[in-house]
Amino acid sequence: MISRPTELNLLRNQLTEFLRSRHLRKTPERYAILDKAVYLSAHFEVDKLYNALEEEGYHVSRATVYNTLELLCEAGILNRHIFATNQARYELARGSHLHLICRKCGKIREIDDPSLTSRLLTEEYPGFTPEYSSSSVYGLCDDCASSS
Amino acid sequence: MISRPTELNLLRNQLTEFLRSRHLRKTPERYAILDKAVYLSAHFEVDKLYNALEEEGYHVSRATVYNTLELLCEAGILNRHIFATNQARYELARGSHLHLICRKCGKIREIDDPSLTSRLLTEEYPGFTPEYSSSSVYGLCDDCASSS
DNA sequence: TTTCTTGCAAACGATTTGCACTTTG
DNA sequence: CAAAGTGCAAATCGTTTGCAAGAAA
Repeated sequence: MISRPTELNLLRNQLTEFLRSRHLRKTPERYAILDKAVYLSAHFEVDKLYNALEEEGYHVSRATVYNTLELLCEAGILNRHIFATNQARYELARGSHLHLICRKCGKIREIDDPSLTSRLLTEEYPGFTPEYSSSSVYGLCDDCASSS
Repeated sequence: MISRPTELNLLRNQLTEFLRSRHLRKTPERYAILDKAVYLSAHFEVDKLYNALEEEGYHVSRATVYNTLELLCEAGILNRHIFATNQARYELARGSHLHLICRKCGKIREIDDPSLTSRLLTEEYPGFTPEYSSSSVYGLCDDCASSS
């Protein structure tokens, strides 16, 4: 089990290394957004991260948030997904989740399933280099099932 | 192997049954959209279906297309997915695809994998009733891998 | 000082919504 | 006829873009 502060440091270093390798700049905004992404962990939408930063009095423009999240994907730190809603969600790249998505209310529950992930990523796909995977099971949560 | 005309008839009947059970109306638009969805089969976006109808001189408003596609999902005939782009895609419900998605150019390749689908759907999920599933492997297609 | 980043606001694009007009049952 | 469905255009909302001003290197 990796403790949170150490994990954050690892990811900061990963970002630093990535920025160096691409000759990109180490701006405070990029580290602030990384920190908050780790803090939110699990899944989060862009606005959730944006608002979390605002609440603690740290202002960054939405454009920067969008740019930086894309950068963190490039760096292999985050993965980007879109589920039922038209809203991107990000998660830390090492997560191996299966998503249970209610097609009525859009609620998403995450389930850890490393064996599924490894099955998907160790397969050979001619002409395609896999990086990460995502599985979703759509259906009805109990709340929505009973109210319909 | 089910021949196409028969399959279409089965789905038309399924729609008719669904409409009857909910006391909804059997409009020509609904059947036209179903026909075109079956014809496009595999994955298609809303605009692809809309344009296909326009091209053959059959005009329906976009609103109706959106409404009807949602209806067809309710009827269990189509499934709705959103992948990398912010654009919904629909596929016939019986498909059991694994999607290889290039995170650079967004191209999607489909692979049949019934065993994966059945593994996901036969599992027990407390508090959740599964209906259909979708798995995606993100990475780089050869074109994008070589140009970066 | 050069070039990359940021912030802001305007632009975009897919989807949704409101409402008058049609059509089905 | 009454209720449901359609078409159209305007409204939404997440995301992207253009550009001037600010800050890494």
